Amino acid sequence: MNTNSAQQEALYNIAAVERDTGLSKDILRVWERRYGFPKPERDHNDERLYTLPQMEKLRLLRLLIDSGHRPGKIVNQDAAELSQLISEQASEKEAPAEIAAILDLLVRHDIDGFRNALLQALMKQGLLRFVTETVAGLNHWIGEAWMAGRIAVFDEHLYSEHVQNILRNAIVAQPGLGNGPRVLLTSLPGEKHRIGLLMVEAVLAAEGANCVALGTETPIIDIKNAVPAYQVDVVALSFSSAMTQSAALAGLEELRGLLPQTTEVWGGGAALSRARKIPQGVLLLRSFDDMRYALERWRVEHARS
Amino acid sequence: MNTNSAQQEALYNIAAVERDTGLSKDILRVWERRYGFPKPERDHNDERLYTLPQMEKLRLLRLLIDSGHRPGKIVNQDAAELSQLISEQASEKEAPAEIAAILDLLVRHDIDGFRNALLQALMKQGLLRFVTETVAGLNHWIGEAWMAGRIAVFDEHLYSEHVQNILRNAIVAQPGLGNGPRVLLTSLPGEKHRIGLLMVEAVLAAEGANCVALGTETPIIDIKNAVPAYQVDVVALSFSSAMTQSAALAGLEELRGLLPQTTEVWGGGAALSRARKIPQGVLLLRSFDDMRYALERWRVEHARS
DNA sequence: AACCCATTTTTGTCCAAGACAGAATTAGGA
DNA sequence: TCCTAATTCTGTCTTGGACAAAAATGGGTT
Repeated sequence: MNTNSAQQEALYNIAAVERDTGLSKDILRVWERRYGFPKPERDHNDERLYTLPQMEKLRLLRLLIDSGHRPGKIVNQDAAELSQLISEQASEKEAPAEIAAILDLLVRHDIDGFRNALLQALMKQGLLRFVTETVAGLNHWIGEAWMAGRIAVFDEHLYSEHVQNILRNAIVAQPGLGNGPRVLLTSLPGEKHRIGLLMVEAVLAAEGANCVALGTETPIIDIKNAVPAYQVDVVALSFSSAMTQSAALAGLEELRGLLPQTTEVWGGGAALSRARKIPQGVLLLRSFDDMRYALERWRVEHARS
Repeated sequence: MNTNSAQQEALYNIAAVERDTGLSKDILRVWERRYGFPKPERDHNDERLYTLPQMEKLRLLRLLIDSGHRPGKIVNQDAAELSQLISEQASEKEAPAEIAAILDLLVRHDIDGFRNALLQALMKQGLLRFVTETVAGLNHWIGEAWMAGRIAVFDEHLYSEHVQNILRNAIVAQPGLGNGPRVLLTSLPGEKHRIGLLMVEAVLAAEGANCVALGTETPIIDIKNAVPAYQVDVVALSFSSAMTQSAALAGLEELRGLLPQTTEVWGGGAALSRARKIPQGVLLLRSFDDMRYALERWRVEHARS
């Protein structure tokens, strides 16, 4: 790591920037060539050294591009203008009171209070509503709070850990009905978002499906091998906005080609929310309700046996 | 994705190979240049198209390199010779009976049986012994079984998920004593091994420490920012063998420099097990017992208040 | 205006071949 | 046997060019 802590002024090499911004080295280099930004310093060996402000601006750019802006039009705007654009994006609305209250505990670093608030919400709402309302809402509003600079990276880490604890706990406690399909649940390499996966698992468990969770980033070939081993009826994949739509569709298509026709393939998540052409034989789930309908349909179709 | 499903013969572009083997595009290209393998086909636009056997061999290579072999010496051996090397790696010993029994359930894909066996071990041994004996043993023997080809990638994924579920559940259920230090627990970017982190958290919880877990891969600057926010006494970092010793030591030293002297820094894990020179002001924990002594020492030193 | 198709622009990914620093190995000496 | 110095190995970074897929634009037609 190229950090110059003596001067309090950190410099990051291209690999660190790729890791922290999610923009590939190729993109960083080609933007520099085409648009003149980011124009990093160079070390004695002519290798790029990015400054912290450049990284911060790159993060803003990533955010805006993910939500529809074109790189060429915004790369050369300064940080203030970008923040302006982001705040235009950010909904004017305030978070609902229940969400705002929980968020406030997180911002204040009141760990126990935060955990208890989550647990109370779970008790009050039940697993299904807790996931689709409270957790989904928190995910969204934490994103907004992050954009506004009101939440730190470590707060997000803490949030992620506690939600994992609570969801895993609740999933295990769910009674297995046993009349649903056996669903293999995972994500493809590159997709690290665990909360989304756990939310899906919670909903599936609450609806009586029999879940086989493999965590994140299972290579496609290993998913294929797992299907006969665990005698799976459905393979469900989750894609967050961290993954591009084309990568998600390509992965789904490849997997579909490897699996027997009797195994269903379901895909969902932010990366697919705007997808139009879905590979044949893949079921696109745009919402948790879609998933519940898909489960219901599966039950009806397999009721004869 | 470049899949030619009509001929049953799939071809993968370089991005797909990077994703599925974990070998970067740069590595794939430079191996081809230097060693002549892998020498993929080319599409109409001269872009690389790898075959499935090439991918499989690349995976074997990755395995061997991760466990100490040098690329230049093994890249040009054929798949049979590589498998031979892999089986030589595996130790001759058998796993202890308790471990072997649990492992057998995993190999047979008996998910419920596997889970129940873990739970029973936890009940019988208590959290502390469960972690230091059963989980530590399973980690080791699953590694061996994987090298011997007796366990698949997806089995490991499933193992990881279930152990996470059980440990997180048990940690939460642990009564908070409140007379121990507040310990911030995480790993540095690049270190993804979650089980090790949870094992540490379990032991800390069982010994009455007050744990603030941030999950894996927290950037150093964010660890520094979290220390005052959560009023932490100790920062504990976990390093698996996936990380090099030098990277681990460099990270510890950088962090030590950023934190106030009143905050202790502890480090442990496989990457540090052979370390000699430890950065000043960092406590090296070579075992779980070391950690318990460190906790005890902290309690004594802070008993006056 | 709303819809559809063709053309143009934008944008991400891939390529080659060279360079170099840090890690790993070997050689040499105490 | 241990430690240090020289050498080899290996991963990552470099440039500038190329191209295809995606997105935007232009121009008709309904």
